[in-house]
Amino acid sequence: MNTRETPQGAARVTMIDIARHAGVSKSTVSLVLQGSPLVKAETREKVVAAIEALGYVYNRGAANLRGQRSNIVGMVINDLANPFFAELAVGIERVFHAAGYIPFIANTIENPKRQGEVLRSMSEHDIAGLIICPARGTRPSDIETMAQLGVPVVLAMRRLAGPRYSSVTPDNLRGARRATEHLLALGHRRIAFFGGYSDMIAQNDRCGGYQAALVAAGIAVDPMLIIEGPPNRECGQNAIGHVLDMAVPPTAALCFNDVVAFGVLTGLERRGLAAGRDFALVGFDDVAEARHTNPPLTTVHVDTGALGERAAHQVLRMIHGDARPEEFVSDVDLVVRASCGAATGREA
Amino acid sequence: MNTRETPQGAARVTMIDIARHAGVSKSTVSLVLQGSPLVKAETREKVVAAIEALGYVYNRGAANLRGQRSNIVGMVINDLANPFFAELAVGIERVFHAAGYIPFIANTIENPKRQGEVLRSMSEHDIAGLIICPARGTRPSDIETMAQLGVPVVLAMRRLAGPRYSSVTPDNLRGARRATEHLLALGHRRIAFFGGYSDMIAQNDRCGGYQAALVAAGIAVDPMLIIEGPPNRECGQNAIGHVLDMAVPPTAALCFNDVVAFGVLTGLERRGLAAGRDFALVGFDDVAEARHTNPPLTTVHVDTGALGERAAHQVLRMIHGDARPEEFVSDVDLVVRASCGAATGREA
DNA sequence: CTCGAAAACTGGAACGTTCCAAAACGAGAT
DNA sequence: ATCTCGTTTTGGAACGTTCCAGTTTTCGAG
Repeated sequence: MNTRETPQGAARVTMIDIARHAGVSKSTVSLVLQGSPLVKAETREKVVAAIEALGYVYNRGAANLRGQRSNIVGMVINDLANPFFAELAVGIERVFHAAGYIPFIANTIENPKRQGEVLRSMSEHDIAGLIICPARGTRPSDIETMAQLGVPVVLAMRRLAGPRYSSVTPDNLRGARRATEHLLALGHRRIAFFGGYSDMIAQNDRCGGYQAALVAAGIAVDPMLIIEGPPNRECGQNAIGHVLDMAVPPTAALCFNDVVAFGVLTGLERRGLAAGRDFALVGFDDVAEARHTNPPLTTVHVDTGALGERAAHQVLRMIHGDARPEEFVSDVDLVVRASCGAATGREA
Repeated sequence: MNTRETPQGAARVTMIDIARHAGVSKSTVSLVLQGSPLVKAETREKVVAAIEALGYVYNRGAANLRGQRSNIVGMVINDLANPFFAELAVGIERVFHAAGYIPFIANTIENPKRQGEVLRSMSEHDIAGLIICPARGTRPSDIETMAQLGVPVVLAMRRLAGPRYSSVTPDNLRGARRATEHLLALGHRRIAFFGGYSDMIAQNDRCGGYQAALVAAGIAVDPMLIIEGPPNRECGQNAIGHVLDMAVPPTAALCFNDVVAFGVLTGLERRGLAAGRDFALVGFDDVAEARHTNPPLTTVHVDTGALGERAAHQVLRMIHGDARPEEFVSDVDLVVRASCGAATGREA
């Protein structure tokens, strides 16, 4: 069972071995490893040479046990297969790596039970901080457990009702509002909203922005046009099929995110329809693939990588003792491509 | 500096505290935690109750230190922003989670130096196993260091010259060959190959399959038509621009992967050309987005998630003592969509 | 009852570090 | 030489577990 031995059967080499080999005490070796200025250059060199010679590898588990500090952080993502979250993870990992931290990763696939398991596992490993995109159905108490343990927590992409946690989110409300206004300006009057669930704050914000734009334009919100569902391709495909079968179908839709919009694209295609020509479609997130779809997707651009970096910086700040929570909301832009029909000059 | 204290300032609760509270010895608590059958049901209940009451959280670092076994594994990916590798990571994480292991993640962005850093960091944490998609320029010795330490290693997607390691790869050669044969059957005679570097084994295999098909059809391989570059969008965009400026441009191309093909799509579009109509394009990997591009991408389907799962199972097997390396090659299929022109009935 | 074996429990050493208090060293000052 | 004081170095206790070698308890058989 993975008894830490080299194939040669030699036991792990420890600081004690280094000390012996260099003719100093283990304390001195420790000092050298920590880059302490208390040790004489000459001694340091001897130690470094011994480390080199014996192929020593530092045991952070032991150090952490005694020193009560860890360089492990947790990264809990609700859907890593969604390119949006992958980009987020990349941003997070980038700054953690630069700061000397190493992240655990867990993909909860929107499953609170699974999320609970990984959170427990991570706390057993004494993580120094945590970035989490909470799965749908996460209760604040699930997160609170972590905070109680003294682990700095930053929520990414999804805030949570209840206690004030640090968070990092795009400006969902404004983005959705702008996108909807764009469709309105294009002459659409029956506009649908696809994807997400009303118990997710992000969906609330995006759907709220959509509704606000409608109301501001004097258009009543039609609940029949708000189709909830998981934020994935399938949902988009089902939703478009559903609304097109209505007596008075919508002529446009804003999607909860790009992935849902990709599903809509497929659904339209199946019916021989094309976005931009027969139906105006707008996504949200602007993942890298959005510009390559057929037709290219009009969507709300989110600077995902930067958002991830921001989240990591926030955790780092909290690890270094600054406990103040910070709710960061990043600005967003509508990027107009062909799927909304604007590029083709279509007006109604 | 992250002194593990709750906001209330209470120190961490340990097995000793549980023991005291339950009126047993710490050894008994340990036994309970390990689910040992040696402890009486009644005692077990008392201990469990104490754990519940005091909010104890197990310290795996300490357990690992003494027990010489860890449930941490490493996952080193060369480009997590590529949906293909994200899907791979998802598959890996899925089986590790199910097996009770928790993965570190690192994104090396094809940088061997960075890769070296994360490998060191992971070994300092005493990982039980490692799955790595080696960055370009990885020397076998970089990996060998891990193996020397007794860490089971599985290479994913990219094999390595030298010692026999376990690996998991799609059948690159056959996939590329089939894709090329398809283009040949469509009447193309000047077919380019875009992306990847000849010092990457995966590129060798894919490009090799492409060349084999050409040769079998009695067509000489034109080195001018093999454009190397990083496996990203930019490379595809540059490559297509480059070949279209040739005196006798190719009429088709096989790309090292889908992401390169996405770049080609953009490049064609910029010139007012369309894949499938003006140029036949085939990708490799069949990432989820391939079916939504404009036009949908003909590509070689790889069962990425399953490949990731396989890799994880292999590490698990090795962790459990079976040291035999296994080189797994998964079968692939060409999936014909519109970008190769086959759907439009085009013949030359 | 007593005995012996099986079942249930336990104390202490060990894992590889860090950290503290204190020891050793060295160089000026007396 | 001796004393001081700053610089280096050091031994040993801790960190929270596991595991071993016992020890105590339980219980059925004699």
